Amino acid sequence: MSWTDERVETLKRMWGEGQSASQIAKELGGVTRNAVIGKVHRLGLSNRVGGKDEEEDTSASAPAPVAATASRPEPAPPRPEPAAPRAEPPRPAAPPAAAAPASNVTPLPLRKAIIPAGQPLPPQPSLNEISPEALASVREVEKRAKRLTLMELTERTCKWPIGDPATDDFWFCGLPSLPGKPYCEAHVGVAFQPMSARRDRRR
DNA sequence: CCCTGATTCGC
DNA sequence: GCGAATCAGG
Repeated sequence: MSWTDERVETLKRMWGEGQSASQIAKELGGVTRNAVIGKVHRLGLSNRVGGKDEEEDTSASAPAPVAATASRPEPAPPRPEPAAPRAEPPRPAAPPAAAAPASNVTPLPLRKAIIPAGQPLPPQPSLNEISPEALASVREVEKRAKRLTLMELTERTCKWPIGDPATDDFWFCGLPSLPGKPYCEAHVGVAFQPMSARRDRRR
C-alpha cells in the first residue's frame, strides 16, 4: 500500500478529528499505526499548535502548556473546494438495537462498519428472558460502565448498548470485554444464553 | 495488559 | 519517503 492522495486525505481528516493512529490505520487498511504516525510526522501535522514554527527554548521561557490528547478544538470546518468531489457520503451511524423501524435494508454499501466490532449488535433481550441473577448483576455492572461513545469502542471493550438510542441517555458499557467476545462478562451472560434456559424462562 | 503518540534508523 | 522497532508514557 502506498500513500495515495486519497489515503493521505483520509489520514488528514481523521487525524484532524482526533482519531487515534490505530483507528486511522484500521480504516485505511494495509498499514500499521506506526506507519500512520510516521506519515503524520512527515506531513508535519503531529501537533496542532496555534503558532507556526516553534523552536526549542534553551532557557526558562514558560511556554503555553499544550494539551496532549485532550480537547478537540474542532474549529470551524474550513469547507473549501467547491469543486472537490466529496466521495465520502454521510457516515451512517450503525444503529445497534436502535429504532428506525422504517423500511430498513441499508441502501448504501457501507464499506466498513464504524464499530470495530466483529459481531453485530443483537437486540436487547426482553427483560422477562433474563434470569433475575444475571439481571441484577448487569444492573450492578452498568453502574460501573465506562459510558463509552461509539467512537471509543475497541475490540476489547464491551459493546453492550445502554439506554435509549433515541436520546442522549445512551452509551455503551465499555468495560473490558471477554477475549473473543464483544461484551464484558456480565453482558455476555445476558447476550448468550442456552436455548434451554430461554425456553424455561419463557412464559 | 490494554492503549496512546514520538523517535530512530535501516531500507 | 517509508515504517518496524523501540521508547515513553496513561
